[in-house]
Amino acid sequence: MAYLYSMQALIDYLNGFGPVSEANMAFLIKYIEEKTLKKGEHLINLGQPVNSMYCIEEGYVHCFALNEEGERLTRRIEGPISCWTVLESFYDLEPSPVECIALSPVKYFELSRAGYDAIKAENEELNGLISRITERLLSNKLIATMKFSSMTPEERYLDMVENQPDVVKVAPVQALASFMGISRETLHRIRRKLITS
Amino acid sequence: MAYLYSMQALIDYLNGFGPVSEANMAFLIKYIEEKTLKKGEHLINLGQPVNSMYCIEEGYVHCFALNEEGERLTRRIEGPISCWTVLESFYDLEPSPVECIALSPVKYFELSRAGYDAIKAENEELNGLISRITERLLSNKLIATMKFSSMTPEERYLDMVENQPDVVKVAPVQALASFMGISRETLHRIRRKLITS
DNA sequence: TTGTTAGTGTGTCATTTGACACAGTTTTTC
DNA sequence: GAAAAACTGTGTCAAATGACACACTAACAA
Repeated sequence: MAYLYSMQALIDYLNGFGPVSEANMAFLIKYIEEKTLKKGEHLINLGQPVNSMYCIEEGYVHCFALNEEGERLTRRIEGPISCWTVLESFYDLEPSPVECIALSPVKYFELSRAGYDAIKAENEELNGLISRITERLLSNKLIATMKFSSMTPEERYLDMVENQPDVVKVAPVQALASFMGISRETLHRIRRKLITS
Repeated sequence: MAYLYSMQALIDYLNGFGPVSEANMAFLIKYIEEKTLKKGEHLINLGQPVNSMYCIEEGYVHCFALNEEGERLTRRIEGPISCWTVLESFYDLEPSPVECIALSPVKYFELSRAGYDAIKAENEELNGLISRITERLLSNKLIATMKFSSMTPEERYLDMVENQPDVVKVAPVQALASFMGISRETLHRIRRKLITS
């Protein structure tokens, strides 16, 4: 079966989680929509429930909460290609504590909760696939987060340069610093030190 | 069906994740062993693969990695009653990067990987239960970890006093400080400040 | 274009934190 | 029960960090 080139990238990504029959993959794909955002547009609005999972195909989005002073606390900066959602909202049907804005023109895939449930209910193979994907993504994120939290700011920066060089390049300094849990001045000091040394 | 009083606590805990027939619960229970540790004994040894999930029934265990200087970096302090394992090792069949020692006499439940797989394979209801438990525990831990990492040391301490008062009481100061990502001196300063103010 | 806004680079200074030192206490071991 | 080991409380000091200030640049809208 032939798909859009872009859809093929998603299929390859999903196949990486284990074998799926062509028929099942075709069933799954039916529930996935391809959408776009212009720079600055919202993917997720603060206070609204998040009823979808997302997979960025092109471009980057910035997810952040706001503290009492209205400053942006970066939760994630997402680019190609990984599935994610706002856990607290998706699992508990709660209003989203974060908003999410396109940092650049974005193409993305969206799977609604209805689609997610339909795929899980369709048959054993698809249910297993969804479970494996969910568990794998959650555990990877958890392992990465715990590792991250045990590192110094400089180690965190070097880790990001190593593992997410594109994010380091495209993200605004303020957003990147907030994501790393430090002030933008400290991020600047780290960069200065690494350049001169 | 009647179980040991202690086993009943586990059953109640598992039932909290959704409805399970008595027959299925009985099937599940068959794979769970109840074991004990004396204070100071290892539950998990460094470098050995972790092939079980655990659920502490009584007492506390201390899980930690060692840094280059041989200092203990606390990963978790577990008490009653929640399921957990060493993710990196259990999912990827890798040697455990952490060891785990009883802080006090411990009673715990153990589910081997073979049992875990057998339960998932038995039928739809049990497979769904295991998936729900896994996803719920992973996402809760992830949400807690991300929340934790965005807090100041003092906020982290107050959060622990609020949500895990027993852990704050029983854990050695060094282990607790390491878990919070600060030095034991800083933890001491926080406590002193909170007492006097 | 021009003005406005948001974002960035960089210096100073106060605060927080970690590293170290050492005495006192508790726990373990023989 | 005595010695050893591990842990805890607390002080000093240096290093790291955040807060603030301000000039400079880039992005955007009228």
